Amino acid sequence: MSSRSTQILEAAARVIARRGVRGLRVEELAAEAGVSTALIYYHFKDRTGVLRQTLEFINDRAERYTTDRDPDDPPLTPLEELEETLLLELQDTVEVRENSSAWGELRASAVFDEVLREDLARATLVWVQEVAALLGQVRPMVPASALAAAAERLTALLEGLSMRWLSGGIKIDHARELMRGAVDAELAGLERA
Amino acid sequence: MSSRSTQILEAAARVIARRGVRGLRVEELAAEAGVSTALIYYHFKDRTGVLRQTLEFINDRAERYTTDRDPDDPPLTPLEELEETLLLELQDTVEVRENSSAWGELRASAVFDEVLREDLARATLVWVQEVAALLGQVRPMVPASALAAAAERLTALLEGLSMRWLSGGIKIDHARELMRGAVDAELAGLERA
DNA sequence: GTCTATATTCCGATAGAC
DNA sequence: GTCTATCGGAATATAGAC
Repeated sequence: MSSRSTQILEAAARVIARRGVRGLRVEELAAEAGVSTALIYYHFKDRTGVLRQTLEFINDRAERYTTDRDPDDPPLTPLEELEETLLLELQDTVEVRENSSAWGELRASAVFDEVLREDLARATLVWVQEVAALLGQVRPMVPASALAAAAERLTALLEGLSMRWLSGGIKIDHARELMRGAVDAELAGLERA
Repeated sequence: MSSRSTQILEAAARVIARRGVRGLRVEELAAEAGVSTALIYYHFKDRTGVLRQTLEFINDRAERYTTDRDPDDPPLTPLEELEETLLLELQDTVEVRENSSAWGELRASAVFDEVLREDLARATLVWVQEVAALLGQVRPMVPASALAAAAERLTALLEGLSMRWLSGGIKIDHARELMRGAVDAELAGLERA
């Protein structure tokens, strides 16, 4: 991948965070990247090509910040690791904002666009299973089906809270607090089973 | 409001459910409503005017089906009433689908559009307070702040589950089951406080 | 109030020079 | 590889008759 392409993809991530997937205009992208529109069509086949590669680009970035951990390690308890993982998606940084906006757009677009659904389902499954595994470490004696259900709820809630945060309904600190409360509530629920 | 306007707004709700807010084309709306495009510009100032009034229209409709209850009444327990209220938004009917799609679109659009945020915040607040009140009937001795937090989580989760349902990630019955589980978990959480 | 044109604007995409 | 210039289609919006 040429550095020009990377430059354009970084600009695309910013434009998508500002205007949404469906609000991205090639001309605005060109201005943001400081290049001509023609150059974008030279490096990417068409507007859809830009979108696909940008979503991929953003996804890679998200995996990176999700897994980067511990320069020198104070080992986390399972509960801390679970909360950490969930709360990583609720931070007011440029990167998380861009990724969450793009994820929300992807989810919302998929409602009206069959083509996106498969990618979305796959990514969601991975995410749910990761959370279920972490829950299993906190509550070792709970059946897998109950863990899976709790994980689905926590991740769905995370998406809901992200949207409220991004759409200005709640502040980020409040979102984080609510998320921690949900973990507590779910763990209380699992305990009773 | 003239019956023509109503007819156009009903058509707009259907088109939005099919294509999304940002996918609504005035020409397609005209065809769906069985009128000319010019008539739409006559009744509504412009495309944005159509959108604003349609969102309002959909909001009113949602309140109607949320509050319609009990032809002859077997009185519900507080818990039943709570679950009923939440599960009303997770039904595979044309009306709920249209309203949920439009709501999701409104939420997603608001991320990139300041203008929509105020309406959204107001509607969300009403909704959260309603759920908090119902929770208070199930758990009378719990402080209001804890009830409010639980209500915010349940409604945010509902939005998250709706999106997964509408985007094909989960089936409606599974969504309902998860929602019931969340109510149980939240009540367990409130019990411990 | 409603329709049939049609004007206007916007935007994705390409041609061709350098 | 990159730009300037422009085309062509699609969508919003309006003019004017009925």
